Amino acid sequence: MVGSYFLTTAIDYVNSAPHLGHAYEKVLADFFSRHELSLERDVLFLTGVDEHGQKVQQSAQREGVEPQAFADRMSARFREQHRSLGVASSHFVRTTDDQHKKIVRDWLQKLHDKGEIFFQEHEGYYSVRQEQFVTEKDRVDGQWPEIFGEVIHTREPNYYFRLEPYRQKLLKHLEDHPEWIVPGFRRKELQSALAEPLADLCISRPKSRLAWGIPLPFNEDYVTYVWFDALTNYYSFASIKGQLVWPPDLQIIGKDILIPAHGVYWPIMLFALELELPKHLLVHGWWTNRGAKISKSDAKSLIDPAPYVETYGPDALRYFVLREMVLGQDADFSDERFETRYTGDLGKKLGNLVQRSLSMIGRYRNGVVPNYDGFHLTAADEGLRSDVIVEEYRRAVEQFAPHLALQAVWDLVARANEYVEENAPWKLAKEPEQAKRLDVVLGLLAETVRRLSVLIQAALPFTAEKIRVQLNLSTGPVRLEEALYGNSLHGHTIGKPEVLFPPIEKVDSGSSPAP
RNA sequence: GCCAGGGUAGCUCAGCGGUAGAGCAGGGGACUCAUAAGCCCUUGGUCGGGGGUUCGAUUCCCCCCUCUGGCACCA
Repeated sequence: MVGSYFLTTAIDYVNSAPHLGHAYEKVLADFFSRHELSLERDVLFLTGVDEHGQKVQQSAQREGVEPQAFADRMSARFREQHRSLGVASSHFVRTTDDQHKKIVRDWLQKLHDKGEIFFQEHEGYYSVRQEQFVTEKDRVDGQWPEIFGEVIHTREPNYYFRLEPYRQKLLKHLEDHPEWIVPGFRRKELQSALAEPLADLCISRPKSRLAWGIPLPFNEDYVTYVWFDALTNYYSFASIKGQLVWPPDLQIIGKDILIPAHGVYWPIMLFALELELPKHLLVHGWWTNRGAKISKSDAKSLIDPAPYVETYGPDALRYFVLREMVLGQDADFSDERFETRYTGDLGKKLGNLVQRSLSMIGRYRNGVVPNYDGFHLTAADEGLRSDVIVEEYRRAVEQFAPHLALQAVWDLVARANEYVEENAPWKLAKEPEQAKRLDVVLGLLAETVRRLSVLIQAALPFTAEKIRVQLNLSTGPVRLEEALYGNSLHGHTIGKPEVLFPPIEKVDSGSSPAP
């Protein structure tokens, strides 16, 4: 193994069902994870769910079940989404895991001992209906909005975590590590969020108000609230074969949780604990539904990827989200765009190339890849076997640009399809004196298909496997190095070609038109 | 209000000082190995508006309009 690579995704809150946004983030992480595996790194890939908190407690109550039972059921749904998409994490994190609870309590105790956490009485307005404190800012025209119900003036002592002492250090870190936040423009947003002094962060709730949480080690009448419960997960399971791995190389989050959670609270928690900060925080954008915003509260705007996976297969969805979204920016999801990618890029370009190449080898050479060692190669031959594409692919991935990486791969697909036309093997096959030429053409095509199976494995793992089966090659993960041109297939007998992306009539749409 | 990023072909976007590019969609063609696929050719834009710098601006500067984020403020 060539070193290790540790990456995480945000953990998803089990109060609502998994949707496209969740799926995208996990696919993205899985893509990077598989890429690192292909570089022979020891990969630790963490993803999972956030199970504590008020909303889960309320939802469970509403259904008359225990919070744990509710969390179990919802966690299973997220797990199922990962499975259906081929998201192969090293560990599925659950915040109700004892190992996690122990770490959370250790951290809290440590920070309490250091004086970073203190006890203070808070006086303010409290919404009974929302079960939370509200501020003057929440008022609309001097009145408390209806959603808060009755608002009372009350006082409640709680535990607070000091942020301000580390603000300058964090600013300095931002300055010294321009690569920390990806893409770069998010960095400036964080910088401006750190321009003003930071208020202490309330990290507890009395058990009387919130029972579904992890009790504070220094006061069992309280549970910790949100941040120490959720963010800590990245550390709780950070080990490979029993060895602590720290810090993460890559943490993938959505743009909604950069400020303040992962850009302020999280690094300051790590500073206070004297732990290193993650090397990269990758901040992705959001999907829109046919141009309309997707909002958690509007069920109609949510896109469930399941029907698409069901109809088109997991790789189709993986390809779409990775190819269509410029990392960091928002992108639009619609049936039309999805079908265009599926039918065009996957079916007609890649699928057809594999099909026609293998079928011609079967038809003209009895399924045996010709050996063309020492034969004359044309400029077009040289172009097709070039390794430049592998370098382009790798560079794009390193720059966190999966869409460019895939574009590079599809450039090779296009070049191969052109190559078939230019050389018209069906014509060569009719002329016995062209046998050597046909050997070169078919041999190169077989080699190209083989190389493509390697280049797509991080993005389209299922398809990569299928192609390797059709080539009658070993299955399972392959080193990226194998994407370089070689002659490993000379004399090799391939299997039967099968359609990779069959035409689909119609999908039962999960994305509803914008109103 | 402040900060950042956009506004380029019907759609999604690239280009960012030298008289406009890609993919998809639209039109035409030759071929037949292949998923009626693929390949070749092609229609299409006063590059948000105005002003300036320059021999020359989509590309640099200023102003305005508009969209998207982030932050702040008021209620």
